[in-house]
Amino acid sequence: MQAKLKILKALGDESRVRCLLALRDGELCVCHLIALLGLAPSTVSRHLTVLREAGLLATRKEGRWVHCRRVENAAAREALAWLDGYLGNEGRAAADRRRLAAIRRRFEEAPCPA
Amino acid sequence: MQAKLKILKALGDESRVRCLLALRDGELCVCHLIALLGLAPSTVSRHLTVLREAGLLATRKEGRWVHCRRVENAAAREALAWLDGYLGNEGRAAADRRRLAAIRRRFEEAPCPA
DNA sequence: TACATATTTCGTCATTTGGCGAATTATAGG
DNA sequence: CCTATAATTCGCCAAATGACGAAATATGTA
Repeated sequence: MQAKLKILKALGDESRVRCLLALRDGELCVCHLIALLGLAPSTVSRHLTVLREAGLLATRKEGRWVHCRRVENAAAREALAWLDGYLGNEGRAAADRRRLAAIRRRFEEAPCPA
Repeated sequence: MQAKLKILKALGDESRVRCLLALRDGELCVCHLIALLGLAPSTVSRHLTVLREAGLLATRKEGRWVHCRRVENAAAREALAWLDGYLGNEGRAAADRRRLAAIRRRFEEAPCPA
C-alpha cells in the first residue's frame, strides 16, 4: 500500500496536479512548467522531485534542458488515467491547456526566461 | 477545481484512506473506526472532520453514537469508486477488512472501549 | 576560457499537519 | 440528579510542507 499511498500524497497538491495534467499531451521541459505555474524554479524543481519519487514522473536530460513525461507503469497509469477524467476538464485544467499552447509557441522563438 | 482538489488532499493520508475503505461495506460508528485505526479518539475525530469537509463522509447521530457513511454525490462517488479499485485490495485494506469483522462482533457484545 | 542559460540543492521561514491529552458536550441509564 | 459513555473541541508539540532566494552544478556558446 505504501507505494500507491505515496502517489496519493503526491496528488494532494494543486501545483503537482497541474503539472501532471499539463503532461497529458506529451513531454514538456521544466522551463515550460515553471512558466505555466508561475512559481520559483526551485519550487517547481522540488515538486517535480516529489512526483519523480512517487513514481509518477520521469525525466530525460537533453543538453541544458530536462524533459518531463509521465511514467508508464501500472500504478502510475491507473492513477493518472483517473486524474485525467476527474480533473482534466475542470476550469483550471482547461485554462492551463490554453496557456500551455502559448507557452510552447513562445519557447520556440525565445530562450527560456525562467 | 477547488472542491475536487480538497478531495484529493483528503485522500493523501493513510488513516483517512483506511476509514473510507472500511466504509465500503456500509455504515460504521466512530468507535469502530477508533478501534480499527488504534489512534486517539480526538485524532480520529479530526480525520473524520477532514473527510466530512471534503464532502466524502456524512455522519448521522443516533443516541450516543455517530454513524459514518460515504457520501453519494458525483464528485465523491467518482473518487471513492476509483479508490476502491486502486487500494481496496492492497494488503493493509484486506487486513483491515478482517479486523473490522472482529471489531463489529466485539461491539455487539461489549460497549465501546474507545 | 569566460559567460550565459537551465536546473538543482540548500538554508530559511511561515504554515499546515498529525498526533496526543485534558476539558467539554450530549446522551443514556441508574 | 449523578455517573458513565461516545464524540468533539481545544491547546500543545514535533515534524512535514510549500514557498523563496542564494549558491552550486551542468552544459552550450562566444
